[in-house]
This record gives sequence, C-alpha cells and structure tokens, in this order.
Amino acid sequence: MEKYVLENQESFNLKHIFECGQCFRWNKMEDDSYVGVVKNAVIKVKKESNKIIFTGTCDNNENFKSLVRYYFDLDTNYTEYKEKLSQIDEYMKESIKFGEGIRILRQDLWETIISFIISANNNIPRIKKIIDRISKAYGRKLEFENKEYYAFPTVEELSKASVEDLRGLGLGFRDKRIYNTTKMILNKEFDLENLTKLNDTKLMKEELLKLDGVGPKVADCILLFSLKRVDAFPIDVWVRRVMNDLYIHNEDENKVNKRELQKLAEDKFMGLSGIAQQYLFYWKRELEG
DNA sequence: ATCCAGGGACGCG
DNA sequence: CGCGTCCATGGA
Repeated sequence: MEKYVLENQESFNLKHIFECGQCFRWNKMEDDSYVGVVKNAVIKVKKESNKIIFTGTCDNNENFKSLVRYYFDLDTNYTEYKEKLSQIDEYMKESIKFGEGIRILRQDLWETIISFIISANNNIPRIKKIIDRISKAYGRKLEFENKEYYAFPTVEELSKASVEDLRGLGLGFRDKRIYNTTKMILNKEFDLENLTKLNDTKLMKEELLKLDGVGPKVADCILLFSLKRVDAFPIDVWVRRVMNDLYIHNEDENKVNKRELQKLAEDKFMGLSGIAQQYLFYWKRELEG
C-alpha cells in the first residue's frame, strides 16, 4: 500500500475535481473519499482537515508520488489562474468562488480519446457505466483493499473487440467510431507520440479531427483534459447555455454561432479559456442540472 | 410517451 | 462551407 500526503494544498476540493465533468472513473465512497483507477494504479483520495491523503496500489512509493503529482497537476498554481480570471468580471468571480477547488487532471491520452468519443450525445452516468464495462471486459484486473478494479484497456487489449462486441457493451452508434479509432492508433496510422510533440493547440486539434468520432468538441476535451492545453475551449450544451446567458443574450441558445462563441472566449479569457470554461460548466450544471 | 444527454458523420444545396 | 437529419441507449 503506497501513501502520499499533501498539507495545506491550495485549490483542491474532491467534489469540484471529480464532479466537474472532466473524468469518468472516480467514485465517491461512504466516508466521502473518492476511489479511481489511474493507469495501472488504484488510488484513494481522502481529505482530513488540512491534509489530502492519497493511498493506493503502485509498484513503489516513489512512482506513486510522481503519478499523483503529475495526474493532479500539482506543480501548477491554480491561485494564479483564479486571480487572473477573476479580473475579467463578476461572473467569473462568482463561478470561481463556486468551484474554487477545481483542478484540471492530466489524464491518459488514449483513455481520454476513447472516453470522449463515448461522450458524444450521451450523459455522464451512462458514460461512466460504459467505460466501466469496457475496462472490466478488456482491461487488466487490479486489486485494492480486497476489491476488484480494472485498468482501462491498452490499445492492443481494446483492439481485440469487434464492432459487435462493442455494441454489446451498450455503445450504441459509437461502436464503429471506437473500433475505427482503435485500429488507426493500433497500426500507427495515427501516432499518439507524434501528436504530443506538435506543441501548437491548433495543429494538435487538426490532427485529432482525423480520428473517427472526434469532432471539434471532443477534440477540445482531449486537448484540455489530457494534454492540458488551457486555451482549448470545448463547447457543449451547458457551456453554450451559460455563455449565452452571460454574454450573448440570444433568444434561442441553440442558434448561438459556434465560431462566434469560440472567438468571444478567445478574446475574453486571455489564453485561459479552457480553465474559465471549467468553472462556468461546473457552476451552471451544479445549479441547474 | 417524449425528451434529452459534455456531438459527429453524412448528405444535400 | 452551412445546415438539417439521423444515429443507440437508458433515465427522467
């Protein structure tokens, strides 16, 4: 059992982090801790007064600490993000106060690609269920505190699934998209290593759009939630709604022009549109959804 | 029963 | 390029 403890960590609220829509593999326990699977590690996070306690399974304690620090983006100062964004207007101040403990996780690229292809025209509880089923069917079995967990399958492991197998897991019309994208990545027609080397958000997005099932919104989610491109701005129904309510005031929120909205976010949020988007999304969705 | 969910592919003009 | 339509599934 590995263990790592943080004291007086700024910007770290379990509910804000795990329930702001960025991740699908964390579940709340009865003692208010959260347990999740990160790569081949099972991690439990618990808050006790001024301490954040991470326990879990990993090959050794040093790797566990590095994994936790990287995954939870602990070398980034979120207070700076919040101070910068708070200068914009009262709406940003309000949403930041509401979700003050949000951090953007650095999730595995491959898992994030598949997870957000599944997210298309879907809801969060069902997305979580499907990802659990995929992991159980094709991922490596893990054990933590006498309970079974499953790692998200590798590319090779998931490539064993036929379109029919995927359909059987409840993927619906997304079965072919997952199948095709898995094959493209497996045979290096699409190179994940190469993608991370591009270093320019627009170039990376252009590449991601080549994957079946990856459109503008899913690409932006991958850029933000895995590669932590803070200038990526995923527009879903909630973000469009809150941006229209606050800044655009179109009678029909569904008629808000996406390009116009991207431009507005780019101008307003000073290169941190992805971070701003996450506070706004969590704020709006918690209050109305 | 009808609508909706962190949308995208496809076909049409 | 811009726009409408269809796509599986399950919960409200």
